[in-house]
Amino acid sequence: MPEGLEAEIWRGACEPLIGRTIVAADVDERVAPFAFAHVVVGATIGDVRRVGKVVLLGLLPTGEQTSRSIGLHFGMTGRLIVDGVAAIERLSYASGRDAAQWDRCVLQTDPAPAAGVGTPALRFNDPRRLGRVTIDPDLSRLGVDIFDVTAAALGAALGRRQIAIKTALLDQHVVAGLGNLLVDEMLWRAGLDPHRPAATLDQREVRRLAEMIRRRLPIMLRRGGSTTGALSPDVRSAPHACARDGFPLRRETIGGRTTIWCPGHQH
DNA sequence: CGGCATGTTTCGCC
DNA sequence: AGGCGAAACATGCC
Repeated sequence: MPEGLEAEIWRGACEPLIGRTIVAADVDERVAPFAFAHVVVGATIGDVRRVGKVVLLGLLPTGEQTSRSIGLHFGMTGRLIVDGVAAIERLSYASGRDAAQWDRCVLQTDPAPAAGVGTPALRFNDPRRLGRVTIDPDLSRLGVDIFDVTAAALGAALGRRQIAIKTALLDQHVVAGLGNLLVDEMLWRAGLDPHRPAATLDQREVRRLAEMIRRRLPIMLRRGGSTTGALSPDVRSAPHACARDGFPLRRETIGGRTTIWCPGHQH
């Protein structure tokens, strides 16, 4: 479920962790680097940031060690439970149980959560285990962040690429934080056919797309994330008419991902 | 049971 | 060399 909006919600949920010291880390070694626990235990969380779909817990420098950060990459099904509370419940695999067997990284802190010493400060829960917990993730090649998109940045990033605009927008080196749902939503809002080669968008269309991203993201963030658009999971999973013009929505695969779009107004 | 999934990386073919 | 699509990863849900 995690796209940039979910990461942003979880970033906010992690803010109470600032100033706490990690006293224990129980990690599934299949999703974390060697010696992860060794690196983070004893460190104090200094700040919490987000870049694209990644949540970053900044660690204050200790003694000989330079400052480091924990990167949380959620994959398809990762999610966070902070101080015993899941900031987002409206997720797949969240129906009913959030099984402890799917916990891939559990952090205990000092001070402990108000909920009690037995409650982990952070649980990285991921059934499919496509997510990753990293140390000092390389973010240097990511594109402009979703909340910083401008027409100029978007135009430059799309460049002369001939790949479908749908595929280009999913590339994190172009825009960091857009996922499959958000891309379909923004193309629907901007009235752009997802098959269009990226380079064929003229300036006016790039401006319109950037404007939709800039305007809709804060609204969807307030409403609860990537699932709150006109092309909600409910709309995506069964045949629906376009909410804008009544045209039957089309469902097809573009760039390997299921794409929902309206042939009536997306050109 | 078959198909599908809000993501990223890798492989192989132009 | 670089771009691109398919496959792989891993597991649960409908």
